[in-house]
Amino acid sequence: MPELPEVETIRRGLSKLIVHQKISKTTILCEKSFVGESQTATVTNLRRYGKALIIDLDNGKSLMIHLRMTGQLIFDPTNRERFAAGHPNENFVDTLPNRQTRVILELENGILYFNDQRKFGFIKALDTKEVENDAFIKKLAPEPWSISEEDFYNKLKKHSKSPIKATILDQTIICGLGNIYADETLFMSKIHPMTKSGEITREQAKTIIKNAKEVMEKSIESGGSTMRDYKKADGTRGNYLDKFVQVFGREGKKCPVCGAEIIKIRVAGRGTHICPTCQKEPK
DNA sequence: CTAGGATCCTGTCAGC
DNA sequence: TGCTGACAGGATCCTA
Repeated sequence: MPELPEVETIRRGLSKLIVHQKISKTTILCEKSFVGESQTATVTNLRRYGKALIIDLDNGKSLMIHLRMTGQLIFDPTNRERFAAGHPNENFVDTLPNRQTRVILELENGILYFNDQRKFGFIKALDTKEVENDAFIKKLAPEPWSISEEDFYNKLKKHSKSPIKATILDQTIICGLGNIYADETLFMSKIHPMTKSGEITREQAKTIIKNAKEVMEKSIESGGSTMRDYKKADGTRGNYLDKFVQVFGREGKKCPVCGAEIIKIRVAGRGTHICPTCQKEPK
C-alpha cells in the first residue's frame, strides 16, 4: 500500500478539494470496509498520523482511513479533473464505481470513492477527541523527522535479534516506512537488510533516520503516486517510482552506484531488493 | 517479553 | 486453455 509519502500526497490533494464540503450521503458496498456509523457532516480538516489519514468533521466526529496494501481514494469533482491517489492501478482512470469500490462518500462538489482490491483497508468513524486514543494511532512511534537518535538506537537494541529491515518496518519503532522506502533507505545507508538490529551502530542508526527522511521527502516533493503519473499524456502507463527509486522493483537491473546487478531476496517475509556489492551480507 | 510465520482478501503472472 | 502456486507498497494474531 501507500506508505507515508503517498498518504501525505493524498492529504494535500484532498485538502484543497473537500475541506468545507458537506458529506451528504455514504454508501457502503463492503461492510468490513467501514467501521462505525456513517456521518452526515462538513469536512473541517485533514490530518495524518504515519500512514493513517484523518478527516475531521464539524459534528465532533472523524473518519480515520487506512489504505493498507491496495487502498485508493479517488475524488471525482463535478466539472473538474479527477484526483486519484494511493495504490496505483487502472481504478485511477476507470469508470466508477467498479467492483473494487468499497465505500462512496457524496459531497457537495463531487464524489469520493474508496477503492480497495484486497479489502485490508478501512474507514472508521470515531469521536474526534478519541483519535489519539485509538489503539493503532496510540502506539505509533515518531516519524523520522521527529524521532530521537537515542530513542531509535535503544529500540534497535531491544529487538537485537530481528533483521534491521523488519525493525524499520515496525510502526511502533519508527513510523512511516513501508516495503519500498525500507529497501531504499537501507540501500542508501549501505546496510544489508538481514543485519541484526543489535549490530547496527549509533552512526548507522543516525544514517538510517537521515536517509528515511531524504527518500520520503523526495517522494512527497515529486507528488507521490497519483493519476497524473499513472496516465501519461500520450495514454501510456507511467510508474511514479521511477522518479526516485534506486533498488525497489529493479531486480536484474544495474545498481545506480556501482553497476552491479540488483537482486531480490526475501527478508522478514517481504520481497527485498538489494545491491549485493553496496550492501554487504552480515557474518 | 521477542521472533517468526500464518492470516485477512482479490487479482495477476509464471510455469506446467 | 486451464490449473497451481507464488506473490503483492500492511498490520495483526498466534505460537514457540
